[in-house]
Amino acid sequence: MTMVKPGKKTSKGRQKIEIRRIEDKEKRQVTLCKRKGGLFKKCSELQLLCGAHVAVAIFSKREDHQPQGSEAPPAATGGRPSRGGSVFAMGTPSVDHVLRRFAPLPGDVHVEDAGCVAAAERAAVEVAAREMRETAALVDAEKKRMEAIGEKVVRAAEAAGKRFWWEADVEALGEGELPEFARALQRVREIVQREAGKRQASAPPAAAAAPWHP
Amino acid sequence: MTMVKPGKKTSKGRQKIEIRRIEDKEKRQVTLCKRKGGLFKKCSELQLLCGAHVAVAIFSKREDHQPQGSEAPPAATGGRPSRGGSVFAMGTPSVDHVLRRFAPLPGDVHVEDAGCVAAAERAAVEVAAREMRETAALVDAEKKRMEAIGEKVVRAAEAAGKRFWWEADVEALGEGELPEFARALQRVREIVQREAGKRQASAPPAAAAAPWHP
DNA sequence: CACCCTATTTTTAGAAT
DNA sequence: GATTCTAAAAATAGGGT
Repeated sequence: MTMVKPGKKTSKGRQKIEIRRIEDKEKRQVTLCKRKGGLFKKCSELQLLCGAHVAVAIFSKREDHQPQGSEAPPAATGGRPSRGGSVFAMGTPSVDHVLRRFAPLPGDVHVEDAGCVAAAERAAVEVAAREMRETAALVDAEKKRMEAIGEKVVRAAEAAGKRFWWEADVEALGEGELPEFARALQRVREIVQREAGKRQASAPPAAAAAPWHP
Repeated sequence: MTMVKPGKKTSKGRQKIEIRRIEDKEKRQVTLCKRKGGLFKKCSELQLLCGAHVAVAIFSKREDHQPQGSEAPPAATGGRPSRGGSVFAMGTPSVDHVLRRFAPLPGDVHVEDAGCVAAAERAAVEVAAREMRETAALVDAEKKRMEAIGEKVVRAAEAAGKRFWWEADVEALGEGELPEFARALQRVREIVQREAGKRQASAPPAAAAAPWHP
């Protein structure tokens, strides 16, 4: 145990950092993870506080772990998708995020944060959570499923042979790509619905569409 | 000047608030404005730090605050847009945000933060900033134009007669709506491009497409 | 209405688990 | 890799201009 001396504080506290690419891959991953959570939280808060509709999508492109520095390979189209380290989110917050939020706490569901989720989605999540409480393995399966879905979206977008629409920014972006992405999203939704339906069929409703109240 | 006594602190500081709908309409608007900015900043930071692709869209629908529960009025198409409190964002961060970021500092451009913007967009912004340095009135005009664009998007989406795609969430969402929204976005982009082109025609390139490097 | 100001609340970098 | 802990950095509620 490389423990610090009792009584001695264990941290240097938050350090100031420059807002530029974090070269250390590991650190970068940790930061992404942390800030992603923070971002989702902000979004849900914004929706709750102001009643605004918020949508976020974060895609962490799978990059070949090069020691550091240049990122030569522009072989986007030709590159094999393999396992794109994709983070995917939609709604407020994302289904994935909600699931992850519920997964670690089997019995105790923090309803306070669930209010931001659409009723239907919340119902699905609660049902899922209920099952999770009984079968831990199921949690893992569900996670994997979500990851797979996210990857599928990325693959679909790549299949369009172009960058994602927001990436194109001011460049000329054909109208063709977006519908493509739309279809991918639609597919995701269908899958989610189907899964939710399966669960719902075998498990009790569990506060299906009750409006959230404090 | 209802100024406080010299030496006396002027603020109670940040107060803790519950994350629930802010009933006071005015306060709600202020909060939306503030947090929107914060959210955009977070997004751009996430992109810069972790190289992730982030897209956000915030829509504050102009709503008659109904007590609660049902949302009957489907009179979206019939409803007069007037000044729909529309917030619109795309890319990382939004064009509007970028403009607002540059506007207040005419001469001094913080390039460190500009790195997150796509090269082309950045070019447009820089050109705009250059003009701003000379004509303050132009800044105001540009802002107004951006607002108009945002409103136009909302109007277009409303014209589709449906909710926005992320709003539908788990509900059945036809594939028709999304392309509709796509078109709206496309239109926005075209407008932005056109405006940028106009400026570019009358002003020097200013680091047009140079890839950003630290 | 968009910014300033400031006291607090939140978020989170770093290190360890 | 995700999570926890600590303390410093950021964000921001309230109020003013």
